[in-house]
Amino acid sequence: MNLWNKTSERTLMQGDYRPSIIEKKWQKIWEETGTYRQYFRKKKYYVLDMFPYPSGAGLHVGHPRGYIATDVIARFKQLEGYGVLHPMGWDAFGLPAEQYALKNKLHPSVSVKKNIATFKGQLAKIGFTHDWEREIDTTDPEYYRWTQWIFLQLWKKGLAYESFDPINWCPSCKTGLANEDLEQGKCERCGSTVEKKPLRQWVLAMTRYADRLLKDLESPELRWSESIKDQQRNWIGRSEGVEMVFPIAGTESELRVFTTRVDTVFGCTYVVVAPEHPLIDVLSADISNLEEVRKYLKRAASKSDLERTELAKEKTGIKLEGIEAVNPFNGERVPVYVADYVLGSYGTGAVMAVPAHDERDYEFAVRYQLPICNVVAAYVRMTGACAPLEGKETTSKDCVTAFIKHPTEKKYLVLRWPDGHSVGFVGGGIETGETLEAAVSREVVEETGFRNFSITETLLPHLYGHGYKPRKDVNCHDHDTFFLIQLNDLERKSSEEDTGEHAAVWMEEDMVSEKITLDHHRFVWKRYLEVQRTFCEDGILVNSGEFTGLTSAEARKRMTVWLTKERLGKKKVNYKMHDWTFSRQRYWGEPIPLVRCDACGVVPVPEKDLPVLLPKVKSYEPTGTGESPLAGIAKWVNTVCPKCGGKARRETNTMPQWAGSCWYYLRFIDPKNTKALVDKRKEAKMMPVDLYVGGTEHATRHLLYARFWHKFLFDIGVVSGEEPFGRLVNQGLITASDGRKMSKRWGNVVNPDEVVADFGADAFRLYEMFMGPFGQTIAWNTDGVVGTRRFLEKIWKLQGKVSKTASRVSNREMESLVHQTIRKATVDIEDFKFNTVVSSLMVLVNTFEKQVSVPISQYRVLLLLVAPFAPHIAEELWSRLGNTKSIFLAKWPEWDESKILTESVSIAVQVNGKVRTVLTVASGTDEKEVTRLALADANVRTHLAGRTPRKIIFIPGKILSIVV
RNA sequence: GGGCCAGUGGUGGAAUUGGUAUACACGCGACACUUAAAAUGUUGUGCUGAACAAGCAUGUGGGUUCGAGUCCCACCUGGCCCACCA
Repeated sequence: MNLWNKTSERTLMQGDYRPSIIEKKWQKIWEETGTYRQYFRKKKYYVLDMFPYPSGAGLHVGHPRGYIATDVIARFKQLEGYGVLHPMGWDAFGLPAEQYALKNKLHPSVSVKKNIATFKGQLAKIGFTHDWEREIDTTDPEYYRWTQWIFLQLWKKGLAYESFDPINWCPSCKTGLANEDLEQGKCERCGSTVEKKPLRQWVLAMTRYADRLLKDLESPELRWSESIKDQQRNWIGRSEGVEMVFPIAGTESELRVFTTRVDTVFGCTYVVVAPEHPLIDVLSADISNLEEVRKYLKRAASKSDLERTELAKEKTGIKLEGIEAVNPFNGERVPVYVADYVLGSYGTGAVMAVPAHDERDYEFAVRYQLPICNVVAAYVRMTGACAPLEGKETTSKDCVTAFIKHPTEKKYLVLRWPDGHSVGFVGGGIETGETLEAAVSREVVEETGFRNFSITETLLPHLYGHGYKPRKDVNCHDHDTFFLIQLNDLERKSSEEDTGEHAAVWMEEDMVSEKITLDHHRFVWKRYLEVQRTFCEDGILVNSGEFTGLTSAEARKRMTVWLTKERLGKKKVNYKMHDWTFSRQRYWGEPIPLVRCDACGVVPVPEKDLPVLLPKVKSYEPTGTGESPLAGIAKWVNTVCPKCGGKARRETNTMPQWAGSCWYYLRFIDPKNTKALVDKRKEAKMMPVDLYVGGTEHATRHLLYARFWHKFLFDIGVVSGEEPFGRLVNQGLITASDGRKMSKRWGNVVNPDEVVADFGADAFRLYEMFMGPFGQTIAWNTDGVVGTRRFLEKIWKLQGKVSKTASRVSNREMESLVHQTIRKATVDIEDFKFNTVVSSLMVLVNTFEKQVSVPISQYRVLLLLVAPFAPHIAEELWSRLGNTKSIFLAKWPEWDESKILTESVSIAVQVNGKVRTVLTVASGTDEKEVTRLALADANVRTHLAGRTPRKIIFIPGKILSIVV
């Protein structure tokens, strides 16, 4: 690298390409001219980066990857004639900023300013089109006044409410956290184990928007990756079920449980409540082992979430002696347990336990020796790869196969029937009083035409649920336990009844293991036997009173109707997502604009008095008491009630760090507006964001919160659309060359400033785009930058070959290549396939180099294509061609399909699947002619070795395949 | 434990979506220029071969196909997200 640096300096001395001079020159000119923006033109394009938190460490080479991509797009769209909005700002409130300030003994307002300056300096060197006139800093009172304003609107609509429920508390960060801020029960920031702490909190009723947040993910305007959408769906975690009542026998009390599987209710053998459940207190008089229960509760409470998750395999609980719950469906009395595997925060905090059909309940039941009652029978369905049947043409890929092993010999009977004709609901006969065995027999006969068999007992209990008992003695690695059906008359086949719809054939064991993927089926059985001792899928109801014989789905419907009619329950939708815990007990955040008056209660700060300024104080360490450090500032806290003028106290909690980023994209549109957070007309013109680029780590926080706020702003008429972000593209991580994340801690950070100093900003930008697919994680390698630098130098040197007189038609191949490259660049930039764009530009330049001269028109095209990636050199060369206006005021070139040469194509000739020669023929040459040429080819003739072709496949323009 | 994604030369990666695998770049070798080195240029570079002969090669094993990096099945490895959500 140093070597390169020296030599590049020498190159400068020779008057060659000098990024250090050129780039400074153009960066200055662009700054002065405002980079030719016209936002409110007819065609707008809003391209946005997830704005950074300006950390003290500054940028490393991984950060700009997304910014370079958006800059390429912004410049490309500008060349295409759009009015491009491409702003940048700082998300500077929050814990990281505060912790950084504490550590460096600075006030956060000071350190934030300092860090912003560092970031801005680093970004400036890379040559972005960011419009700094629209810069946003979330900690600027003129910005957070509107964050506070939005909070007030939420409060007014009842969407911000006070809660006293226990919340997630990080003892190290000394603040409450939202559910979204946890990672496996630990604080996402510091990794401390999070505790539950009862604390007064402001909470945003995000769950009220859950359905809309979920539904609008399907909108075609939301061009997001499926994986991000999935993460959001998962996070929202909607589940439909019923809430129903289990009365407590002999009391007035009742227990409400939520379940998605009412169909298994007849299998309920006990019920469980969470340790936090109020029922325990309500019924304390009836609980005979109250002492022990209390002890358990204490233990459960002191258990960290870590223990609750990591020791999940060891479920614990205790029976509430003296009380019993009544199953509303059959009047059966079942015991009530407290166990911490039931979450207090989800559903009703109580569940009906069906060990036969729920793995968690099963585990608990085994541990506490509770009965297991199976009420849902499986139906057999084995779908897998097609078994090749002797002498039969097999076309269907999805057909159903069953393997039955010969009891004494090494062979299998393979039963096969087409897809859609699975064995079906074995057990369907129960309704008519048929035995299960009879039902299975009937199905097999009907489906396979094979009559002489009996059913082994080994598997039946597992499959059909009668007298269900987990069988630990079954060794699933033993092939003999895989059979469902045993044939009695081994020599008979169903051939005479074989209509072609189904078939049975004997196969040798070797053949089976070699030719058929028995593994798959083995795997299925294994799941039944080992992993899934409980049957958790839908099936056919058995032992379920009047509901016996129904399918699970049908039973759920009818049972819900019954419950509703009997007033014992109703349909209910639950979400995993919680309401958003919105207050933090820290200093560095937006103050919540509410005051508490003894007389009037909670009163909003009038909008005209916004912003409520964060007081500037010397000491702002968190208290750890659950009170914000602001509470200690009497001068600030004590205020006057806006309503009655009496004594009042300010709310001292602050907003979480995610508040400011919930709406910043709106402020960029109208950053200086003092009347509204955004002018309605401008908003309607510029929204939604056309392209949003950032990392996947924001999938369930920023992107969910922002959508929630946007929908709310839509509801109160502030914005014109329901969704803020149209197309979302996620950039991949750039790791250090050792494969680890770049971090001070590892000492593997590469600063973009160094790379820019050594190779120039253009080479750096090109390399980041060239190194690999944009969405992929990739390791940084500074050695690779020389490649893009060389590429730029080649473009520079091409100046000497530019000919103003060279005729445009002088070289049709060149013309064709130029048009192909335009096409490739235009299409691939749109698809974020920047690496292949750069490759094709390199091909073009390499080809130009080999020419004696390059027509000026083609050189102009090259500069335009390169400009989004390497704007400085493009601008410089453009001006050297005599242009007086910026290259970014020029027009992106269009390609002409007719200029792309297609007269001759090369056709590969394969003999038995192997390429033996490549023919170059005029396009449109017909099969006959190509075949003739191919057969005349010496190499082809050698490989044909005199044999006559059995079959010839011809794909025009591509391939001729000869089969002998 | 569940879900999603990936695995191609010494390295980063291409491959028109089932049709000539390894484009482009790094690195490395040879040559030219040079007193010399660097830079630059020319050229070579998947592996086995003396070979522009012939094989063998896209994590492993099977399958479908005239033809598979691409489709199907199973397995192995790595990554990301979620994780007692009833």
